[in-house]
Amino acid sequence: MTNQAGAYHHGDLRAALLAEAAAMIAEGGAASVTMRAIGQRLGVSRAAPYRHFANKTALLVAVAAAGFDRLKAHLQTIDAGAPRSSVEQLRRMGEEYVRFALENPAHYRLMYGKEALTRRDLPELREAANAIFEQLVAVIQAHQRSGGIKRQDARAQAYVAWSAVHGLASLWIEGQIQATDDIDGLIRQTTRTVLDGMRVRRRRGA
Amino acid sequence: MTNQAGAYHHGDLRAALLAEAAAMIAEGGAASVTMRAIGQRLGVSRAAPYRHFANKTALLVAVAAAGFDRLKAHLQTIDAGAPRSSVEQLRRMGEEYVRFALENPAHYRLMYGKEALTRRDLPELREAANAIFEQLVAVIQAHQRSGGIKRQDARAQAYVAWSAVHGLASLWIEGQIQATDDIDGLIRQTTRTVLDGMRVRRRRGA
DNA sequence: CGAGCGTGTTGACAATGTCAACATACGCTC
DNA sequence: GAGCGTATGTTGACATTGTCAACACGCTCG
Repeated sequence: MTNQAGAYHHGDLRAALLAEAAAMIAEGGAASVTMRAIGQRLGVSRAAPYRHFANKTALLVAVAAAGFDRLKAHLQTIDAGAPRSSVEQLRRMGEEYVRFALENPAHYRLMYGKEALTRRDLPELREAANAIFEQLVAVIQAHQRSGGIKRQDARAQAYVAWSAVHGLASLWIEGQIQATDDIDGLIRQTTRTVLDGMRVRRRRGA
Repeated sequence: MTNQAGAYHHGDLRAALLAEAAAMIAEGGAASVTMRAIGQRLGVSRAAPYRHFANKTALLVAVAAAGFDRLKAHLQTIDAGAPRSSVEQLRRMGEEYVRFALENPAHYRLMYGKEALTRRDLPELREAANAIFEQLVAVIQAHQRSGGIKRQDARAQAYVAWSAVHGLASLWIEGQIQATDDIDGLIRQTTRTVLDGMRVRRRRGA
């Protein structure tokens, strides 16, 4: 029942499948992942993966869920290492969110593209995404208390912020944003604009 | 060479294919579109579509492009029928954008999900999307002149706005937004927040 | 040592995209 | 109106792929 070092051929096939699938996705997109190919690359037969995942969708869902976990961890490092008082923290989180997506385009696409994963509900995925969302909600609530952000429904505000960064990431990944444009500047402007819209106005409340 | 009324079996198969594919997408998602099924539904053989589209991807791209055209037309009606002076026009455009997406979820997903369409460049699609984008840029520029919106790079601002509405639509379509939430309110809040962030501040410029 | 289960393997099948060879019909020229 | 050529369809065939069933192997437990 090894699981440690000498995984592979015999050993921890399940983990190897996840890793290999992720690698293939990074290389050639989710479409390039075929049960046969993944088996071949790992030196097992085409049906071997079925001992660990009910079907291809299940495998991809697991890979996507792992992506959400990575993203969550990535964001948590920001959450920890920033001045809790300033809204700048929130901005940085948004920035890092987009950066993660741009660095793992195919994986990010898989995480959100239920189309490739049957249009079923996929509670596993929703839950993984939700964990990140709740984290965002918490940060927003903190800034509401400290007075940097309007005191409205924090969940709604979180959806707005999430929409902005997710939308930017998606548009970029799908090639809708001209490559010549300055993506870093665009990321900053996006996070800033949304935060400005969420900020408490000093004079004239709306 | 008919093209008018008595289209079908013989007649305007190309148009029939586009319509049928769109219908199938609306019913069962893009995944449910198969060359054989579409042929069957139209009473032609499986290979018939290949006389009009090089391959399945080409067909889907054409359907997606048609979707962009519909969306553009939809937005133009708003563009025309609103008070040009108020930023409210811009907000309404954003709202209608999201609404279109929510009303045509599978189609919208196809329009932006290049994954389903090979990860090739798809210039046809980019162009179609671009037409809408340029329209948005123009409206933003108009409001910059009238003083409602910060005078910055209008394209960048357009990307920010587009990101927000596209992100919201995507998250909703992919089921990431709890169905219990008030989507209409969320749409309003999203468009408002972003516009607030783009607006000229009366006192204290940032 | 033998039973049993976890893990892999091979064979087979159905669905699908796509091509090649073949059929047909409609428009245009004479 | 006859003949021909191109546009449009049809059928047969094949490769790829997901997936299942039947079978094989090997390690653990008694």
